[in-house]
Amino acid sequence: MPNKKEWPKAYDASSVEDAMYETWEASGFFNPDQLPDRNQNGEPFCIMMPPPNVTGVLHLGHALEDSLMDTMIRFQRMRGRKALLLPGTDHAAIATQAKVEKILMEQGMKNPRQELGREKLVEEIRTFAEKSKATILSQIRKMGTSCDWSRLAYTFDEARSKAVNELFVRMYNDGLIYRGYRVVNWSVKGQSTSSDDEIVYVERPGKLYTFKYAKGFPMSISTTRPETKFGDTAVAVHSDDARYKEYIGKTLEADFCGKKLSLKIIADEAVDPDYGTGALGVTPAHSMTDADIAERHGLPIIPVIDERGRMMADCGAEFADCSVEEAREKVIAKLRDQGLLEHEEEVIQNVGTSDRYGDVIEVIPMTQWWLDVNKVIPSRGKSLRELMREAVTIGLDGDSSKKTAITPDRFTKLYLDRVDNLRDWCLSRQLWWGHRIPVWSRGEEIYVGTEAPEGNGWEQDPDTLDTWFSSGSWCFSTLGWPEKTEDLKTFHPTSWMTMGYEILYLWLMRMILMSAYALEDIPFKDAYIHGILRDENGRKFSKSAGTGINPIEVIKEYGCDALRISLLIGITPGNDSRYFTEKIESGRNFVNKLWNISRFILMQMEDPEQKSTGERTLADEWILSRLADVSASMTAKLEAYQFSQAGEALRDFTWNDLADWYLEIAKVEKGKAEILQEILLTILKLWHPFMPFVTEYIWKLEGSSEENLLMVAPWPELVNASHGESASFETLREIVTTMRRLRAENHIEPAKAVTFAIDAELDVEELVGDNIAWIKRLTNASDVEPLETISEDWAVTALGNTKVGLNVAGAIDVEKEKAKLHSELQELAGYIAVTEKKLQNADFINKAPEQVVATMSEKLAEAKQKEEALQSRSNLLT
RNA sequence: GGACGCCUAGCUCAGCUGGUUAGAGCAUCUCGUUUACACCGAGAGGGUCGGGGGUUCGAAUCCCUCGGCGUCCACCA
Repeated sequence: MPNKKEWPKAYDASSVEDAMYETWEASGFFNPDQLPDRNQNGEPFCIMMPPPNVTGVLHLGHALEDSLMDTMIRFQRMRGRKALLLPGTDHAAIATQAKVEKILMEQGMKNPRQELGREKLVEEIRTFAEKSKATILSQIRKMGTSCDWSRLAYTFDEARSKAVNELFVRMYNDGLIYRGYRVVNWSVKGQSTSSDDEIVYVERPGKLYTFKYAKGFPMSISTTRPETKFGDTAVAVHSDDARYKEYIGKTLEADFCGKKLSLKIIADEAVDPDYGTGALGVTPAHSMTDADIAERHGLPIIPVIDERGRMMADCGAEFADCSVEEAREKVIAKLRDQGLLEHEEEVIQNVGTSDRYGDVIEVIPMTQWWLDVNKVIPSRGKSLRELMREAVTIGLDGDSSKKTAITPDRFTKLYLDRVDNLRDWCLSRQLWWGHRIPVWSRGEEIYVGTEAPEGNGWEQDPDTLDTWFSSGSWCFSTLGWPEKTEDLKTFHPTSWMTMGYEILYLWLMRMILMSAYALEDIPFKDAYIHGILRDENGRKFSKSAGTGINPIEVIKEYGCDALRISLLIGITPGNDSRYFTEKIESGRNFVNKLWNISRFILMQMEDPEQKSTGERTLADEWILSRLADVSASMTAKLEAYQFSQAGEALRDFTWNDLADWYLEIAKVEKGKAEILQEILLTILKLWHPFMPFVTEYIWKLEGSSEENLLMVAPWPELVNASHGESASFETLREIVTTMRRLRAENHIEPAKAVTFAIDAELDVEELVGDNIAWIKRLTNASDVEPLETISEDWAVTALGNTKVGLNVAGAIDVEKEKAKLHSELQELAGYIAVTEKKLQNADFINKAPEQVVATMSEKLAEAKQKEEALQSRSNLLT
């Protein structure tokens, strides 16, 4: 333990943090089962860490999320909860495979899948993932995250794989999972399906062509994808459209660029009669909306584009094997030659692209595994969609204790809109990095089970599951499901979850779906949605643009606490925030301020003069009452997830009230060792969730509770025992500020001792009393006397009904003083006029609450007194 | 096309269910090395709360409308 006076003047985070984290970890308190009895007996509180993808390293967005989670879990731990923050990572199937394939191709490989084969490529990916995972886990430690490493999970580890298989099998047995031939989003480059949520729409110029399928065809159609028209099986029109009414129900034949089409004319409300020709060529195989129409009308699906993104043979020799772009040009040329092309128009179209592989998504029909969101679950009597709805509205099965609250609430509506528009979920991916689908086949036989079947000749489905299938089960697979574990009983549903709004659809919905299905419960009681952390220009941080920032670099320079506090202060739920170096600096400055406050207090405690007398001064009563208020408001704000407001309130107290006022007073009044210690210990506790390292370190140096770490110290529950002393103190504080202002305005150097005076009409003696010593010190006054006469020797101002004077001994600039008084008086007059008018308004008097009227009357009286004081001063100067 | 968010001091943002003369941090200006801290202290300036209407005794806050910025969804083919 260093001598307190030898503490460095500036806090050096880098020499503290790593060792401190080791101390915490060694204490076992990260593990709820090893917490002190107080917590063991407390109510469980559990947060599942959103598992970062093992595709790279953590960025500042993760740092924000970690700060939120850790602040919450430390707060709850100190409050005596049996607190668990469970860490983990996500194998991120498609993202990781795409990333590794990209790296391999950059290294010169043409087709990694072909060249390496399944086993070797998976091995490459695993190596990459493990390396990335190790980096991520060390970053999480650097952030000070107090998570239970003994429960570390990975979406692709054995236990989680078991849960995934179990879920699949149960859903299959319930008839929710089926194999079906339907249109999917297909990435040609990735050679895999993609979920609706992983498509990024990009605006790009395209052409809208209007033409007839063939000569003599009764109607024209418009499309940006003429090459797909080989697959048309119908023309849809609106039922009210007079132009086409006579054709509805008929089937027309057409020779489209050499291929015979049989087109049924159907009426569908989805068709907008005012768009284009009002007739829509329906291509069930290569358009999502057309597939929906086709399903409604029982139309056949005729694919014309294959998995390589090339035209199929039955489009004719001329087109077979062409890429879609080539085919498009050829079709248009042909239509033009035949005089069928009527119109070309430049349009901006929204094209879906794969967010992982980057290529344009083709819609093609394939046989895949699907999760039915509409089918009634036999044992539940309702569908997954209904359960997803209930979970955020009335609670599952109407049980309000099984309801997830989303903060801020507006995201509930977005969620529900999406639930209503949900399609069946395509589960299978033609990737190798991921959970293999637990289905085996042998000839015509099919076996679905958690383990491979007995016997020879069985072959497992080569496809893997969508990565969100495993992350959807995160909240319970991490607790040991499907085993009926103690953890599951204790911690599920989890208490709180945080995530960015960008994965609301991807993840939150699926977690709710999975928990509702597997456990008949919600995954968490509260979801706190945070915004995206952007760069200083409001742009997204981007790794490819090189604007990404590694939190470790920031921590190295400023310390983890500085990073945490600056990420948390200034944010509001669901809204984006910006990252500025200035914010981190001001965080660092505050950490240092706290360090020096502590250093000062500890020095004072060694000072014999500070030995407690047992008596309390006005300042003591004030600061203790403020401390109680602030600690209560911290509790309330953290309970309401108002991280920023909690931090700001405590910072105001620490810096303004404590450091700038009370500690300065303590230099004069003395006898404060006990109170100073109480305050220090309390603010260390209150700050700990936000700034765990520096607070724990000071706690240790302070040394009064050596047997316990601050991280498990009880959260302050203070009661404000003041009897209105605070108001008197606030008055004195304002008087001191006013005195300082007079000094500054009159350009009297701080070093020069002066005489101040306070309005004699007040009982100055009673007000000031014993406080005279610190008032003199804080204003550097040699004397404070009653203000008897306002002679020209005095610069005077008024504070409410109190006049405050500074003896400038004739050195007053009369003209300047008059000008200043004049402007002050003018401002006052305006206020008085407005307020008087309000108070004369009968409606106001009658309708406004008494309290409001009373306050306003008081304010008016004060303003009038102030006006009088200033006026008399002004008169004197004339 | 639909939905949502934002527009408050030079900058970044707080301001909950309407009620003191609208706040903070940073920046700016003036002064200051008083031994906890210059990663500091004292003081000051700075806003008709995007425009316009309305409701109300009272609106940054509620309603309508217009404008700008942003995001998500749907894709009219």
